[in-house]
Amino acid sequence: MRLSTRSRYGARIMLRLAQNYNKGPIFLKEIAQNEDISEKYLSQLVIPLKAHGLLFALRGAQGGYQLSKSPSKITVKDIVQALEGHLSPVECVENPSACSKVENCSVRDVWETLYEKIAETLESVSLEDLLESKEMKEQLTGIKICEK
Amino acid sequence: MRLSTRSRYGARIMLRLAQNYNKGPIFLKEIAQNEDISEKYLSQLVIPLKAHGLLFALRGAQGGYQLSKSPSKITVKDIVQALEGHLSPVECVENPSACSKVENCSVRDVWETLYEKIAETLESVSLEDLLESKEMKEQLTGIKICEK
DNA sequence: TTAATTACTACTAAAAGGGTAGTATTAGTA
DNA sequence: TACTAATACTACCCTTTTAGTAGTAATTAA
Repeated sequence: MRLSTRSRYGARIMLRLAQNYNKGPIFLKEIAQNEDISEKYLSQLVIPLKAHGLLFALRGAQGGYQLSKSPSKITVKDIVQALEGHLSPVECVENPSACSKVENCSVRDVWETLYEKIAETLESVSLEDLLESKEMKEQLTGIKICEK
Repeated sequence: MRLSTRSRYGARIMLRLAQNYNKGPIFLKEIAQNEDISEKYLSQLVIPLKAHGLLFALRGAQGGYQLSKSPSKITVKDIVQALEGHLSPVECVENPSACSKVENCSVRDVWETLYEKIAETLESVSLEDLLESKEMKEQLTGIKICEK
């Protein structure tokens, strides 16, 4: 039940783009340096995010990436779904024909509930929320420094 | 974010044992045949379940496995935790020292909430609950047959 | 025209997933 | 005491996934 680095890195890419929403594109190189992740690897993660309409690219020199909608309209669920390919803990939840015992499988009911909770939880957090919480944390750190 | 077959099969083993609670041990062979899973594979899953005190074995001829506590006291969380080794979607949630950025990482907060929801959901379902739901389903199927 | 950027394709090493196989140990029973 | 049916333990193995690396092509601002 571990998320891959794809979702984790993806969330960090998106949060960085959210910080720059309406302020022009950002180079992947910059994000890679800031977040200390390989630029080549990030360039692969960006593809499904683009395919899902979460961001768009400007090619060529002075290009970069930008969110394609407001941070308030993009949730962590969108990001994870784009990068993991699915959200459900077992296949038969999203695709009942994957198992012939689906009809009277009580265990499956648990997995289905779990899926709903996961989806609900991730959908309840938008990039805007993350941004606010990030700014709060940074402010707190700032105060600490001043107190010294 | 997929559960491995270990948890899924494990839940089915445990549910079968719950059905026979206080009625003596069951052979793994029987469970394997009933659930259509390799007996050799199941024999590996049983080890962590035993290590976590969820069941115990009787060795030798006429041996088998039994739950070591009442079905009402064993939850799906216990089973998944025993078989997956962990419940958290990212390592830094259970083990903060895994990442140096833990302090002011807003993304991590989402993973932490997710972890709590997953734990809460799986803990809310006991083997007894599963048993009841299974019996309900079987009764419904029975009625359908009678109606024909 | 050049330099900086994204886009695309191929490859790879390591780990995890999902088992199989064989032997050792234990214990009920004839 | 054998025999047999069960669990216990150890080792191995194939396939898929993960987490990248590498190189080249296409695009475009300056």
